[in-house]
Amino acid sequence: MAERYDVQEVEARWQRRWEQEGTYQVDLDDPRPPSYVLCMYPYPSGPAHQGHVRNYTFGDVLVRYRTMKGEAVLSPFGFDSFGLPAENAAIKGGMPPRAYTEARIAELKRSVRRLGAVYDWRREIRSHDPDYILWNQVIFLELLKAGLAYRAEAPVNWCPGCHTVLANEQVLADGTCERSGDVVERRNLEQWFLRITRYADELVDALDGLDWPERVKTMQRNWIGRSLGAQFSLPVKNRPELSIDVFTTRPDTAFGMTYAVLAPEHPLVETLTTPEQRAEVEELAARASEESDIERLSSEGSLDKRGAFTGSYVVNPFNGEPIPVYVADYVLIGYGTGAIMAVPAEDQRDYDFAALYGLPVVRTVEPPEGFEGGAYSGDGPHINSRWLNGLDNAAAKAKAIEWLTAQGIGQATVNYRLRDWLISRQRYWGCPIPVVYCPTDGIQGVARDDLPVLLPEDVEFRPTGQSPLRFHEGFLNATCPKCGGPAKRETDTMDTFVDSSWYFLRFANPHHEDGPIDVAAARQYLPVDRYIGGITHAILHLLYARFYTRALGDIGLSPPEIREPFEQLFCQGMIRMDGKAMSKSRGNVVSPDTYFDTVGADALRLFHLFAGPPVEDIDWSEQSDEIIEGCLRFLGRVWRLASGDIGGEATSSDGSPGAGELRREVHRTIARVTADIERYGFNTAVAALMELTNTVYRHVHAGTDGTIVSEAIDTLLELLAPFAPHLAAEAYEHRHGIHVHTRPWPEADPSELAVERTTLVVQVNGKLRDRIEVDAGLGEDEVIALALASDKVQQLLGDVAPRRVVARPPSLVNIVA
RNA sequence: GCCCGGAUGGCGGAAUGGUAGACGCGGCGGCCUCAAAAGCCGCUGUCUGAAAGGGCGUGCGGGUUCGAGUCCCGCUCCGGGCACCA
Repeated sequence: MAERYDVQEVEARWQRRWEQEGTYQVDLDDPRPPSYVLCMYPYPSGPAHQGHVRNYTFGDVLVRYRTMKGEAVLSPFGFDSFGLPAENAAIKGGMPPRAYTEARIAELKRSVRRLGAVYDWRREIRSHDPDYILWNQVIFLELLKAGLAYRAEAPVNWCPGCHTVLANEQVLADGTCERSGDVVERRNLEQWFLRITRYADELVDALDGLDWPERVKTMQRNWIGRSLGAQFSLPVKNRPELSIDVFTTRPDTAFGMTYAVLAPEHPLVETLTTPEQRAEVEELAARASEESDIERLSSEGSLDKRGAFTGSYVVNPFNGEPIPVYVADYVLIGYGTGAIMAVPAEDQRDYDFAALYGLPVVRTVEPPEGFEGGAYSGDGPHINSRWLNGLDNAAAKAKAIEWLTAQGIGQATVNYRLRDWLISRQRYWGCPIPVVYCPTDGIQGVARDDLPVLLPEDVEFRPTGQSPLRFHEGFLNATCPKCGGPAKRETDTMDTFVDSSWYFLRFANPHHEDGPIDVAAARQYLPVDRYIGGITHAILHLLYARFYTRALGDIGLSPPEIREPFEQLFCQGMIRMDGKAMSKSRGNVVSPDTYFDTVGADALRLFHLFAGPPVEDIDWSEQSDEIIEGCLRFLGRVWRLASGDIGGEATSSDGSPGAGELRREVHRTIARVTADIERYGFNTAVAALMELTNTVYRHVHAGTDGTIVSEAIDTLLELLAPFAPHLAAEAYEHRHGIHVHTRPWPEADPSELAVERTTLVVQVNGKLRDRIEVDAGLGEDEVIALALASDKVQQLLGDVAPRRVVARPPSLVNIVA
């Protein structure tokens, strides 16, 4: 059997077998306990890159491990196949989007198969398939019925590069498009929104219970940005019919309010600006509207010329004092009420503004002794605040809100940074929004029988960037489902994040015909036990999916008790090269296919598993190829062991001294590898397997009992099966004619884990001075006696009696002299 | 500015408060071979020493402890997130 290992032949053969034998197919009547391991479904951009390989290798280890553990592991795969690149390719004169996308899917699928990652391909989902479009549209119409989808005019983000509007989540902090890098413009447009804000509280509260990386949870918390405060009105002086509503998180500081500020876009600006101030205010408003978000949001630069007095005054209801009303661009129309009470003493922005415009500063919270600087936003006793004096921040806040409520001028209010999710995209290659506009009946959802609304294929892509749907007569002209008269079809398509917000629910039964989600199947497999993907989706996809899961449950399309889609989330580190992310545009990709053709999938998998902790980023360097060679060398060592190529002269029999030691090492490795897999410690799991391999080699050379060696090799192959599945399967089949991936996961025998002999470390004053091989069962007195008797200790101590001896039997004694 | 994460040999990295550097890469040496490759075996933190041994050593400075890479306080540097959100 000591034959050469033909990587290409063996890997291809096992990949076929796993699929043909349905090793990783699960069904609804599967008697094994269900579990669900999922990697984020990819946008198909061609053959897999190293990031995919890393992702799918991690997922595959878990799928194979849990299968050997006896679970029915749902392991589906799909493609997030709508999206801009396909359409851009068409505009550049390439293939039509469908053909282009399907060609990319075929390429990606091929490399995923060559990686040896196993999926139940019967469940494949592609978001551009008519079936998926149908259910996407059904869901949309149900959301519309439930009031969770609506159309409204709002200031939106327009990306000139992508020729479409974007969700807030798709605009980076510097005001550029996350996809194209263009500076995003603000436009007032009528668009479709999903009411994610209705779930804001639940989305933020439920984060606490999730087994997710803390930083992802923090990012979501920040994004939702819940703040608790109060809203109340400031009556305009001498104009009893007018008042300004303001939102504040610090109603306790209201006695220090020395002016009020309106956002330049605030509707009352026009009314409140006096003729003398008009020119100045209008100039400011004009400049603010022209400025990009980058400039507008920048905290850099002076506040000079960024504010203007309206000429009007409002009355501070707390003390009856009149205060001036300003307009300033640092107040945003989209947050709170678009107007604020300004308290310079306790808010740094207000302080800076006040300093510039010569406005008074009245402290209402006593700063601590020696406090220097402008605004003090910390806690402290209230001053200059009449009936709030002496109270701390929290008590004063509660009392202020109570007073506002009693006066009937305000109440406690919660504000969120989170906005509703804008899903309209002015692009072709996406799921059509299934509504028509009727001159008599207005917005009408397309009738169920007319779904799905599919994309016409006889379209012309224009370099203007305008969606071809807008010029396609056959698509545009529809009939109103209510009156039967002519109507115009919606030409916008959905954000592709809509597609990815529920695919994991569909996977439970992707062929279900009575609705988007098979409720019973979803109950069986969801939530996803292990969700694996990149940190890049920390907000976008992962927040939308949490929202959708809840919304679908609440409108009766999915099990309402499933609130969270992903019980545990694991975010793998990125692969970098020269400090930058590997990407096609940077031209620094190292194609996995090259490795499949040479060293094989197992060696590349091992590299990704072994190179470092899965959460950390890894650098692809010159050393990477050498490490891959090392992984290949390790696989060769295992293969030669398993095929009986080395040693072989099993000299001693059962009683050989090495046998017990080897067996203990095997069980120790079982325990280590199992624990490491559970905590995503794949790098140390592989290291443990390498150690065991080295140990077995030593025992073979030492002539340890062949039966024990053989057992050790079998266990080694079983433990290796999730990591290097092809080689493990091939070797195991050669030895036993059994498919290793159908074997139960080995269990560590606790009695084998108990060691008999151990090394007693002897320290003097905390420094290592001697090591003594001892019986592991020794007690405190015995190890101390041994330690004190040590020659080295005797020499060091001389005549001095130890002042203290600390013993941790059986492994350590520290003598304090 | 605020909030996280990190810093360990030539390199990637291991280490429930208890032998720092597992495992691997690279390097050095040996065996095998006509030779090479492959393979197998061994050495490899640093200084000192012929050796035995000893000194030093986990970004920097303090502290807690019998004992600190690990815990606490104060810094430096790197990476990431948030940042006019009232």
